[in-house]
Amino acid sequence: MHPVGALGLMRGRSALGRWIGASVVTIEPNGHLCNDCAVRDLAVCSSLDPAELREFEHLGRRVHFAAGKTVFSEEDMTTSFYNLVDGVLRLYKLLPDGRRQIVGFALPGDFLGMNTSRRHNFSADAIGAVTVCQFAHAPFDRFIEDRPHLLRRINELAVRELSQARDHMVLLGRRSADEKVATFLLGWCRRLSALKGPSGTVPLPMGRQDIADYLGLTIETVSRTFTKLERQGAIEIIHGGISLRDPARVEALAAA
Amino acid sequence: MHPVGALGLMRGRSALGRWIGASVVTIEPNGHLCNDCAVRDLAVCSSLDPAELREFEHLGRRVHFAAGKTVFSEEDMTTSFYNLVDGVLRLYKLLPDGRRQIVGFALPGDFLGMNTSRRHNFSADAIGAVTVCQFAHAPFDRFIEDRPHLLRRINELAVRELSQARDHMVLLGRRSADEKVATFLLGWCRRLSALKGPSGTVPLPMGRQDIADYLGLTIETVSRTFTKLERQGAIEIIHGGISLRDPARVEALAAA
DNA sequence: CACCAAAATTGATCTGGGTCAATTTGCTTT
DNA sequence: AAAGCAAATTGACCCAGATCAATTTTGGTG
Repeated sequence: MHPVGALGLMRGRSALGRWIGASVVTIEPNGHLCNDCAVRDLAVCSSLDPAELREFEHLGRRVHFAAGKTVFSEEDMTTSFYNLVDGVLRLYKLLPDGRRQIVGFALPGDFLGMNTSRRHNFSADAIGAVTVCQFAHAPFDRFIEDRPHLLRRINELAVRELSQARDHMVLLGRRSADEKVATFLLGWCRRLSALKGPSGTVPLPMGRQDIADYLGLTIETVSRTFTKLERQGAIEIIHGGISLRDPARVEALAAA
Repeated sequence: MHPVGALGLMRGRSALGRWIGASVVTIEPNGHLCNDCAVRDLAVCSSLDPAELREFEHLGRRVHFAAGKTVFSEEDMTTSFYNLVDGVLRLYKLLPDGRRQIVGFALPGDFLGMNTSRRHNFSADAIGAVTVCQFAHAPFDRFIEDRPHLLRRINELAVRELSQARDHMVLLGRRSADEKVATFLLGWCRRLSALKGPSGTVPLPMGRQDIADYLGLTIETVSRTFTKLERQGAIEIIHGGISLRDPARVEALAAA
């Protein structure tokens, strides 16, 4: 449960304990350098020069979350920004009766926590183990203040997400189950390729229920569509993911 | 054109006609002052002080579009930003086979044209007569350059839209037809109230097909749901809009 | 006003994907 | 390796909303 000395390693910074609330997380013993960061060139930090980066690295704290843990909840007051460094998050909203819509999956380099309402407007769970770089609002805002290039970078990320959100609306509102699944597989595959280079097999760290809630389908329909695609020779279902056997076929389905 | 309320009214002056692309638009004879602008306090301009505003007003020009005209198209290269001043736009994306998803309706004060790809990623049509304030990219970018507060304002609008986009994903992916329609009516009503004060009757300048394409339904289902709500006494269908007879009932449907 | 075209409504029928109900598969634990 | 359990798959059936097909209503025009 409690991985090695979570609470003991918090140094003098007492506020940090409160940010994290009751979830089981590990804060990395400090000494982290942004220069070595895996997402150095992907994330918001890509807009910072070496001098700025050295200052920036004192603002954030690396925090680990175990599989299934909630990083933040919809109804929480926003106190931090998060930079996903490692792992995958599911971002979702719940209706009062429990229906869930996953609004996206976050991958390393994604920046979370922007909002107008002072509240997160969605929740974020770790799928598998996750590392985030957490920034308290106040110091982060102060840091941005006289660095418009960082603000511009943040805006760029927001606008890109907005565009993705609109694409997803088209998928949810106007596409068939087959098209939804094919589009998801291709999109996920492309994101992973951009991140870790192309590969024949595509890992799917999220479960079928997550995929269903992302596509506005039921778990049964997702499962049936997977097997259908496999029978058609378009994909092969392997353990923990799929392999794109006939990418052209999948693309044809997704495009239609 | 919309008997219930004048959402977009034709400017009296029929000024110099000019061809932009294939559509006929009117550019207002110049001399417009931002100070008198209807959306002065709503739009991006709200972040500018009087001196800046005087400079700003030379950057943009007012352009009128007749009902049904296209302001810009999905596949167009982006050359301008637009500030909607008067009227309503439908923002939509098309699939190759003609299926359409309306990703939003723009109202006065909305800012359009942000993107990462140098292309608009959706199209915008005028519903009824429309006035926009158009800004060429280059001078606008130069103007922003040393005005971070304007950039911050733009970011704020983008983040708000992102939040709305996520709400709409929930609607598209997880709500029933009844809930969709009720949620739409309430949301539209609230936006109009914020803009021109509360009112018993809610004008619906967009057609049933637009509503259907916004909600991921067919026109028949929208029509049937309207009549069902009317029979239940929740709303009254009046010419060019509806009247919220039993707001609590509609809210209950939308919340569920 | 009569006429026409587009938009909206209504009805009858069909179907894609949901629901319900078993299996089956694949871990993990002992 | 057997037991236990959650995730995934598969099958049988059902229904909300789509599709198809008329009307009806509205708006514009000569």
